[in-house]
Amino acid sequence: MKSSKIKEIALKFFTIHGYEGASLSQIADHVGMKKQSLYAHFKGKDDLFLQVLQDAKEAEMSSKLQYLRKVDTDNPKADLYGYLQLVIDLFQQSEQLKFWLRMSFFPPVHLAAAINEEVIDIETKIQSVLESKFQAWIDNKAIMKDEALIPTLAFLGVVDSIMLELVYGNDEKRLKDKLNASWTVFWRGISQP
Amino acid sequence: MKSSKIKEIALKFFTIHGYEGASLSQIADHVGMKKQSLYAHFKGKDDLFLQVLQDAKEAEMSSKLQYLRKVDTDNPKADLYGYLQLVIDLFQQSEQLKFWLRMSFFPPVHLAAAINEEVIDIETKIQSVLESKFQAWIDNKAIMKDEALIPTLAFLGVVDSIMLELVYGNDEKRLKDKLNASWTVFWRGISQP
DNA sequence: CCTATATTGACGAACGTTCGTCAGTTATTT
DNA sequence: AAATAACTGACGAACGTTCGTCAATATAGG
Repeated sequence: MKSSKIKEIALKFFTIHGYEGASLSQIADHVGMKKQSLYAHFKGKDDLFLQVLQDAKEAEMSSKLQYLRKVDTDNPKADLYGYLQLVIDLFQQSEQLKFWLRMSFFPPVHLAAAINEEVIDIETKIQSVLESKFQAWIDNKAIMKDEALIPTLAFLGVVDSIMLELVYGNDEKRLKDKLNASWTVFWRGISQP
Repeated sequence: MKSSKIKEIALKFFTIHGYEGASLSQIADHVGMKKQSLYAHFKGKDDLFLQVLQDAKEAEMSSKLQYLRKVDTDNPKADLYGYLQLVIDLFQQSEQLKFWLRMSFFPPVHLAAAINEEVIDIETKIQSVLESKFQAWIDNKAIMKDEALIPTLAFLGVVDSIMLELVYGNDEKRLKDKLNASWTVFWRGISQP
């Protein structure tokens, strides 16, 4: 399918240059066609962008939810660390997560409302699943007794900080160090003494 | 000084729309002049941008270093939490930190090298000062014994996650919750048991 | 099976608009 | 009078978008 190829290239350009900085002629060039031909597949720049956004959202959400579905109530340490690894893998094997991160925090103004809706949607879903997992671990005495919201939000904070490090990107060692540091302190902070 | 006014407006537009999305005519409009008149104060768009960047860098660095200079070896809990509060205050009382964050992670490509140099500079300076503080707290047995790099990077991770929450912006309660959660777990993870 | 008819995808050309920039001129200030 | 800062006017280049057209493919009826 040709429109998949277009979206793939467009994803790269939107990620690197932002919405305003990505031009249809550049995208078309890399696809191997003229910018006018893009209009046979998409109504316009906004339409292309929003479809790329939808794809990225669905990819991220399904990956994360699929992982969380396999998480049981016994191994919080391995499962949480595995989630961080999943995020790192997703980031490095596709541009979709970086695109998603950029657009959720620095959206093009005229599409901010539509984007925000999707961000809220994915965020509440992930948080709610995660919070119930933490509650189960707490009930199971696998981690320290606490309000489930506390470790949930703290963990999401760790995820965010790791993603920022991934965006920054050009220092593999620093990523390992930061992951190790954040994870060590986080786990100490929620595990049974 | 009129060029300060221009930079102030430009900061807002660069922050909201990014480098490519911010136009000189819009900036000039809000200043109250024609875009061509901007050239009496700046060589061009790049020059304006880089001066705004310099100002933002110096403001952030001096604020943070000034705060850290007053930190002694006795009260890690209050001083670290105060640092997080400082970041929040900086974010809310000026756009410079948000601008800085956007440009360090999603720079305009043709200025990425120059921006990255500044980012590296400020980051290594802050980290080095912070690490020596953590070392002093460890020596002083004010926090758990550990390699100083671990709590340092973990703390910088907390700072990053709080800043992301600030960028996201439109939920004061969520900010308080996330700050509380991240801080609680972080402090548990580095304090003496 | 063959022909007529839609449908699709890509194209060159052009649209109006905006972009950043430069040159020359007027106005303001010291 | 000299200098600084704002103005007007114009520039080529690029932007997203629309148009009419042409080739290739898929669909239809006799």
